[in-house]
Amino acid sequence: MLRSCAPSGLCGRLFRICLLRLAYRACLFYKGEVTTSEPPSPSLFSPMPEGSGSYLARLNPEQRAAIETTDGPLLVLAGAGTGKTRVLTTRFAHILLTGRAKPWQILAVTFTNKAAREMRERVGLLLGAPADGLWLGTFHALCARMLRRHAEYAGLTQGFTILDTDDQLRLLKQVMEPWRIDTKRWPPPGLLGVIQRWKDRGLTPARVTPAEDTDFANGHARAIYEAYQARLLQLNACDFGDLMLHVTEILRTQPDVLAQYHRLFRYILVDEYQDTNTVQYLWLRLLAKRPDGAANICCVGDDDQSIYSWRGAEVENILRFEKDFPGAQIVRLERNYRSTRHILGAAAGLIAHNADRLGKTLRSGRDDAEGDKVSVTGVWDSDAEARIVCETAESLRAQGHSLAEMAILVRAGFQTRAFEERLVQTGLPYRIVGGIRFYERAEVRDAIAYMRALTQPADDLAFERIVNVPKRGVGPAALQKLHAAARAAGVSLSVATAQLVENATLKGKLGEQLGKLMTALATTRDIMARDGHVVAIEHLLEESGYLDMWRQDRSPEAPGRLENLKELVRALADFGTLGEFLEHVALVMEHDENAQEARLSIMTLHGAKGLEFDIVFLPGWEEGVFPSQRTLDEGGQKGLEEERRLAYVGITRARKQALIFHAGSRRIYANWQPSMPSRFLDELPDEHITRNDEGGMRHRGLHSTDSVFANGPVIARRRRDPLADDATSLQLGDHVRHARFGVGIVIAADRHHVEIAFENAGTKRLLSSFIEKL
DNA sequence: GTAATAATTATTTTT
DNA sequence: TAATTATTAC
Repeated sequence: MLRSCAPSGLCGRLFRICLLRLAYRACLFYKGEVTTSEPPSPSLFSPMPEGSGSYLARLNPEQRAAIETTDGPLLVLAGAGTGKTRVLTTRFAHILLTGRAKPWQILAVTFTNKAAREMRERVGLLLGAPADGLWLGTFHALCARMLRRHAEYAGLTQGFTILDTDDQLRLLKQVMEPWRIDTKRWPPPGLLGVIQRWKDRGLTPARVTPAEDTDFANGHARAIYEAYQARLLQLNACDFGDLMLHVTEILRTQPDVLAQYHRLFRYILVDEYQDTNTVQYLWLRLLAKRPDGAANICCVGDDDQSIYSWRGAEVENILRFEKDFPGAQIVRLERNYRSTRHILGAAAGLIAHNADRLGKTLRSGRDDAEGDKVSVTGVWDSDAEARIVCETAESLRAQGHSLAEMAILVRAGFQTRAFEERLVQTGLPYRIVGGIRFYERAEVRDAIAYMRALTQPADDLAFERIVNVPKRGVGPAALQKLHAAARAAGVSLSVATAQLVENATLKGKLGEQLGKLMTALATTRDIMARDGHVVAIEHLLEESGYLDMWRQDRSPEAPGRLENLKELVRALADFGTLGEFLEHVALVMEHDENAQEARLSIMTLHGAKGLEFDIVFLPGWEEGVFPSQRTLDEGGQKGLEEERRLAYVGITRARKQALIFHAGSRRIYANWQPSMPSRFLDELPDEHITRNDEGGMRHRGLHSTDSVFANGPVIARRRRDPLADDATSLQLGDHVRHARFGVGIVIAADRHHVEIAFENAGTKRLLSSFIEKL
């Protein structure tokens, strides 16, 4: 994934690698036993007298309170741009520097690897030394670490594999077969979703009540879930949700394990608490609540930025904090140091429309200029929108703003296309953040499957993936045979295949090819023992014929794929062992790109959370797109509020300027659809916004034709001045013309839109400025 | 077992 | 529209 913000790519990377190695060594060192004794590396933290640290200087009183309230439960409600990360990292350092805990006695949890990395770097900076040997990481990374120690309680062994989404789905499809489910009506990805939601809620198959099992796959969902879990154990594998689920289940049922962690962790810090799901909440509560009732847990979050409910996040966790942890203190961080007053005012006015809030008001923490108002621009169609956004970006760059400080934030992926096309034409450097990530590319996954098959003989999924890539004549029929042999002998696919090759049961080309594959795997193991994993993997990819497959491929992508494989082998060298590398791949799924020139970023609003830019473009603020129709249909009022929070997140990403756009019609799939301005626009306080609806249309008018029925929206040339057609000039009963829908009569009108009964296009609600009066 | 053709279906995706 | 996926014919 491309992420621009790491200040020093190489440094951060080396740093992370060091930590990963350390974590891994720690794993081996502890192996199944949680110890509260000193870790191998001596620490250099000596206690300091209370409050004397210079690190506390230049904090505002609320931030200071959030840091110095060390004991007991604490909820820090941190609005956007109020210095949340600073509080979290300083609090971490404070606990260490005042001698309240040793580095390994603090559990610090984040959602993203990026946040974990940033926190580790900043804590290290505050301490003046690299922060090693910490329990600091994402929920999943920490759980993976715990689960490797206690794997046997979950029915796994220490070296279990973590499956990616691809494997999960393939596995589920296999497991579903005996049920003969109608996959048209009950698509496997849907069922996988159901299972994931169960896991999000901490429900093992045994904990799923029959009442919850009625809706999917004719009530077989729970049974399939159970079979799926059983199969995972056979493969010595777990999926992503299992990392949380297994550990939580162990903590629930193994009091001695829980007690070990209670002894270990004196303080718990949690970032982005509003995004926790139920298992994560249970996991935290189990670890935080000691037998004596004490709980030194500090959760930082913002209920107004909860945008992941569709992934199982429960805003209720943060809303309920005081009940969960009696005696909890609450600190509100409301002073924003990021954005101008108008941006804050617009965001505050918008979010005030939400009902379920803990209530927070962002105030400006800076005394500098008011800044520009948030601009709202109505344009003719989605093409015009892309054009104006790109032109604006270009002229802002000419005024001295770096493209690296600008971002286009869209609601959904399909919106990126129009911008991309336009940017290619314009020649502005851009990047799309959150596309296919390096480790998700087919060739990279294939190569990783080779590595998994190498290290994990039980990993049937990896073996299945590579057995016929490159083509070795193993089709469904041959695979069936291998499966049957494996089942009969009670061994894994690769072991069974090796046996069949050995005793020459497989004849002809098939036997020969598979023989070569098994030899390649065997020789690679020898080489790995002798020359290390990098040389070994090079050998494996070569001998298996995988590299040749791409070398012979004449498609235009092939050279790029080979390049990616080269890069993969290069990355391999950053890790001490193949196991470390595979853990990194499974958990981190990130890959550093070399630093490049300043680029304009295009990303989804979800992807922008936690980032900030000088200038933010917010296109597509139209009903149906944003708020998204689907969320509205599925989530009702709650869905609307989440969309509104997303809008709030979008606006508050901007430091200096937020530019909102909406188009009169938008091409969705094949055809043009009329679109109404988003209701969120009406919720922005007038005093903080400027409207400039004419911009795109005047421009467009020059190139348009007379035809009302032309392919694509056009403005009739007859129209002299778009500004003259103000909303106020339209009355009920007026005869009007719309470029796409022809002529009609106004049947309703308010400040911004009118409803028109068209002769040929039915009744539509439209923005009044797109209407021409006859 | 593969290649060509038909059919299907379109959010958000921290790990 | 366009990309992915299932089906069918070879």
